[in-house]
Amino acid sequence: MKTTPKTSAKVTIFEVAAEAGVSFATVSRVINNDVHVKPETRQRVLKTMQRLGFVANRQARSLAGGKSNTIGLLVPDLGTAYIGEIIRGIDTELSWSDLDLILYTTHRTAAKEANYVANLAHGMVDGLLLVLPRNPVDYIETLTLRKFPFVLIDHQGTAENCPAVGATNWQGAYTATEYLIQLGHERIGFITGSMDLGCSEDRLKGYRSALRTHHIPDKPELVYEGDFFQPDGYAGACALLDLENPPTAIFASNDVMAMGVLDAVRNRGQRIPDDISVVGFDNIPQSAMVYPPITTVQQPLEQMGRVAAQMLINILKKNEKESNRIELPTELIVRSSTSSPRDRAG
Amino acid sequence: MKTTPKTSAKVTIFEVAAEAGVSFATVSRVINNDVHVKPETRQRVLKTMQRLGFVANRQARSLAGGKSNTIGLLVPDLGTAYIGEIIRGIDTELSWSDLDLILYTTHRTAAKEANYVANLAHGMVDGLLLVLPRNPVDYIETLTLRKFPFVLIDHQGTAENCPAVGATNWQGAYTATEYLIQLGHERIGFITGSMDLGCSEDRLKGYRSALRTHHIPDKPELVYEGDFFQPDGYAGACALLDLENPPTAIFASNDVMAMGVLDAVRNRGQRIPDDISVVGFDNIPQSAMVYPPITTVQQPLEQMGRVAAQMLINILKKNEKESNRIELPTELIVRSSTSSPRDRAG
DNA sequence: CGTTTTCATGAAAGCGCTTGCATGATATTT
DNA sequence: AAATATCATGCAAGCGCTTTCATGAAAACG
Repeated sequence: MKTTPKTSAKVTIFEVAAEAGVSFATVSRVINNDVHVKPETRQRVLKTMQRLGFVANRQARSLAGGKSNTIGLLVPDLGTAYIGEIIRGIDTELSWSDLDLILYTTHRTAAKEANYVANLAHGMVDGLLLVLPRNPVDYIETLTLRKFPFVLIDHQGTAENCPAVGATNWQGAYTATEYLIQLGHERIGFITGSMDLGCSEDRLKGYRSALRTHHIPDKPELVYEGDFFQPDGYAGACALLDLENPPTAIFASNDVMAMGVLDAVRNRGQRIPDDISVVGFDNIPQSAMVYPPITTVQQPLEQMGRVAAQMLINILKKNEKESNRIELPTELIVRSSTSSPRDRAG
Repeated sequence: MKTTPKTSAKVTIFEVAAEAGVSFATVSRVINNDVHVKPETRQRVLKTMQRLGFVANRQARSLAGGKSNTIGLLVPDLGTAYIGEIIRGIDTELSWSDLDLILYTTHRTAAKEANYVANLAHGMVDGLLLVLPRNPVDYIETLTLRKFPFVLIDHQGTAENCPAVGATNWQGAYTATEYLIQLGHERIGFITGSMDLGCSEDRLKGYRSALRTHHIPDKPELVYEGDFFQPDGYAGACALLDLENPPTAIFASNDVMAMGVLDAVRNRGQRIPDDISVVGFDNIPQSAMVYPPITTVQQPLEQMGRVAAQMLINILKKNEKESNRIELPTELIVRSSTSSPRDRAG
């Protein structure tokens, strides 16, 4: 007679205990891998659990144990591949642990973000992963004060001294700009990201530093303020190309805007890279698939997710604040959207 | 003196009750919008809660109330924009309710999927959203038996009679194929999706039906079995173009594979759409951004997510099984990867 | 004005589990 | 062999909340 593990009703540790002939406390110990259980007892209990199809009630465990075995992930939105890559990294890392992931979308609303953080930190999750936080100052202090574990992802904090993983934005922008300069470009347009984000600032600074290093004047009219969305890339390109002395290259602060630039340039009947070179940032998958494939600065997004998850898990385990900020290297990926400027004499 | 809502330690309903001068049961009633609370009492309690920065402990509520206010989302992976779009829809809909979202990735492992479902259904979540389920037969019966709320997304069930939202795959494939036929194509290659998924079968059938309607023989060598990933699109295109009498158009069962086809065709020095027309399926964002923009069958992914979430919420609310399967319409999006076949005499 | 109904509120019993403490049962020591 | 240390296990007190039932007060009734 085969005993089916039919989970018809709820099986509690009591039933398992009764079946296995031990007290429910022992069952609990087995669940929690407590050392103080005789191996053979453990085996017996485990088998019984299996046979009865027992699944521990997470809520109860959380309530009694004081932790939820769940971490919260707060993302601004889900519209872009950017976030997707990061989530993938986090998910990969989490799959090794027994932590669950609760996903929250702030829809880029600062108020909502702070609110979520407050609620989440209130016992719903054991730790928090904050992607591209909008107004972290509002709550980081509280979080730190309460020693609530969290890791910031892709946030160039205002020198806050808290766990974060980011990328070398400055370096990436510097390298890309320098690359354009070495190709012979001297008028290089720049489309910024959302300027309330630290990474946007860093990229802009990297761009400016490269110009300075190479003694190229930094003309303010060549910098257009965008917000990381495609339409702004389009608008930025139009604005830059409408200048009486337009740039020969445009460096967009992310790939999505770079695609907007591509569109704009094409719509104006100009060719890439012959007339205008274009560089993006992020290296999201489709940047390689558009035409022409975009030269871009790779941000190790998936890796950032992984590292952040690791950091958080470590903090959770050791119950102490981990090393502070980790910066993962960016890398220039040269593809077909860049070339030396055409002889402008023509 | 302003009382700061410092959430220094945990505030329980007891403290709120004491502060507000009521019993903790009343506080609970306020939290749960129980009718039996005098309006003025409710106000007083609400204010106290605010002042103290009270946040209800979800775990405790779940344990006591028997529901988690959380729904589980099971996705095969996070690598593609396909899933991202669906999640966006779900997220949007959920943001109106007070349900949380726990995300699980099965990494396309059937065993893991069944396992997750078993665990989740065990009180961790109130309902389940299953995207592109792999081997649902394994657990759907159990779920149905136990009346556990769930909705399948993009699953062409084996006539299971359960809540699901999908798209008119057959119709979409039929329309796209017919469109190619009307352009003058007679040899149309087809790259299938993962054949263990119902939608793949439906698309294949739609393709075949269109051929039949137009009295075009259905040559088996023109159908290549893929798995929805880009490399298979590439491989499929190579295989089809290597035929001694190659097709003049290739219809890939999703956009990602269509991009593989694009690559393959380009690498062979042929041009799209001049030499080969290419059609995809899904209309993921980047299908419009690659070169050339791909003609594709739009699947309303975001909407599918939204509708599925709505269905689940309804089931949860009414505590009864909702209408069964909902099919959202697909639509042919004509872009630049298709044209009439070149005069083959040349 | 006394009685019945209505209604806001309080008291208390859990929800399923973790964990510190107590208790026998072995194992170790001299 | 007696005394002590070690270990497996049981007991019971919560974790913070929901919810049923009981209760006293106010409202409605004759």
